[in-house]
Amino acid sequence: MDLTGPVQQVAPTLLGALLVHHEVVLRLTEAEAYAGQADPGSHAFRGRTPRTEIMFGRAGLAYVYFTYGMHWCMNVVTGPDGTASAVLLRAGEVVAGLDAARSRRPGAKDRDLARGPARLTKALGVDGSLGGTDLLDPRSPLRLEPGEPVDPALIRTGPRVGVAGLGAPTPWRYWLEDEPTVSPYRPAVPRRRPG
DNA sequence: GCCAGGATGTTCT
DNA sequence: GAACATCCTGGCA
Repeated sequence: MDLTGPVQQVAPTLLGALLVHHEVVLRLTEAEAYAGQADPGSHAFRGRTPRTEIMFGRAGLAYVYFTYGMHWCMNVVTGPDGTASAVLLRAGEVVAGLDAARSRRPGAKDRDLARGPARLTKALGVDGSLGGTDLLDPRSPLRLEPGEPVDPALIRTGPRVGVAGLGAPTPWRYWLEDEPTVSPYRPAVPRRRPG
């Protein structure tokens, strides 16, 4: 698994990959690119701070941050080292460890267990203490592994979710078509009345 | 099904 | 002091 290329090339390759945390295994179905200091939507845009320190590190590290006072979100650092690019893991399908994931998200339907970036970390049991984990180290409790290859025709792209400003023409968000686990918060499906 | 509003605390200005 | 890469609940249809 090579994460050292430009983030927009790496992001779609994460689709179908497996994210493993102890007994829970997730097949990634949705990811979002953040292109380092050049990207106004990226946490790294304003430069290096204690919080974003990890993003400036090596490709393959986990960047985990806390937001809205109650949610954790997880990124994979990518790109040439020092570019501070990362991919936000937005959604996945739980393929192993269902019992553990269900117990962390009581009441959620299976398809909703990891449907959204904060739900994903909760279902996996990931929090800030795992920030900086080397996801490519087979000995890490939290790691990334290759999955079954996905049909490239199923990969869709679109604008980012929840990020204000700049509707740049770059495709930022990647997901697998026909996957019920993809996050529902899509501006690409604007409420619009027929006629 | 859809939409509006509140929770809650870290980070940066 | 404001913003924030979100999610859940409760209202209405």
